[in-house]
Amino acid sequence: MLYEYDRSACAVRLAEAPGFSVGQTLECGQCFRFARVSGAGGGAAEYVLAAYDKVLRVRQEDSGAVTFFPTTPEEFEAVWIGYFDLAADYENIKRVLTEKDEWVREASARFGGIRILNQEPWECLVSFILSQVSNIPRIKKVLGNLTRAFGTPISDGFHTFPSPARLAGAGLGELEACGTGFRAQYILDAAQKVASGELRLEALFALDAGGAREELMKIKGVGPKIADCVMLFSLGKKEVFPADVWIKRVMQRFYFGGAPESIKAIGDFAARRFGEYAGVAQEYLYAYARDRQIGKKNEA
DNA sequence: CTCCAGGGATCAG
DNA sequence: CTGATCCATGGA
Repeated sequence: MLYEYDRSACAVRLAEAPGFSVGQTLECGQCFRFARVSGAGGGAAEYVLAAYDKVLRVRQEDSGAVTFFPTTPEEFEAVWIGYFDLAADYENIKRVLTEKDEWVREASARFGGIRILNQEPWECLVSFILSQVSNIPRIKKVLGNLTRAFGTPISDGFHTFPSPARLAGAGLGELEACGTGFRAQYILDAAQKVASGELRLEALFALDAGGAREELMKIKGVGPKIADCVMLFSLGKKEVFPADVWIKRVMQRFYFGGAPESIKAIGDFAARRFGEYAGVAQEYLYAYARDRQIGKKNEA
């Protein structure tokens, strides 16, 4: 990874970042604790985000150059290269995926700047438990409420993500007061299982996708879709293909002639068709489907 | 007012 | 095993 460090500005700069769009990566619905600071109407885009008990600003110029601050070379290498998946070869991933699939080619032409983040498993798990029958603005709001209530302040109004023990010690009522709704009991069950050591998230890295999914689904409120999101967005398992309502709609449209198919049938189809990088294909297709509102009445 | 939201648990067939 | 219903809540 080739980068420059500006010591006075505490900033790491990538003069070139081909295939990396900060905006697409943060705003494609894989993470929730960030805000756009500027660049809404063109020009350099700047974001501020919280992860790994830190707050980071990321600025991307029109040229594609990216600046990360405040950070150090040591922290950049230890945390942020991994977080943004900067060491992975997305040129190759896209080549493999688009070689024989024209829909992924079209979707990646528009959203090929997305990189699959490597988030902290615990935060990712809670985030996607909250995602069920919800929407992105609301997930962001509730996560903000949870971190304000149970985390500790860092900077810029962000807080650390509360530990499993901290949430396990909260009452159902306290969790519901954050706007979790019926998901409060699910978060509590996850917190108790992780805090007690009954479920060791770090051990899931070493398992294959089938084994990790089985472990994650022991949590009440975690089914195949949420388990797949946790595996893709925090456990580095790019072969999983989280199938939600958007993916169902876009896959039915593109690959099944518009005929209704079960989520399971769609997952099986995607695994065969997209193989080891199915999760990356999923993100391109998901972003594409939402952008065009595929299957909705206001579809573009 | 109704409808819907990055699903999953539960219960019927 | 597959399909219908309910879940708590805010925004459109």
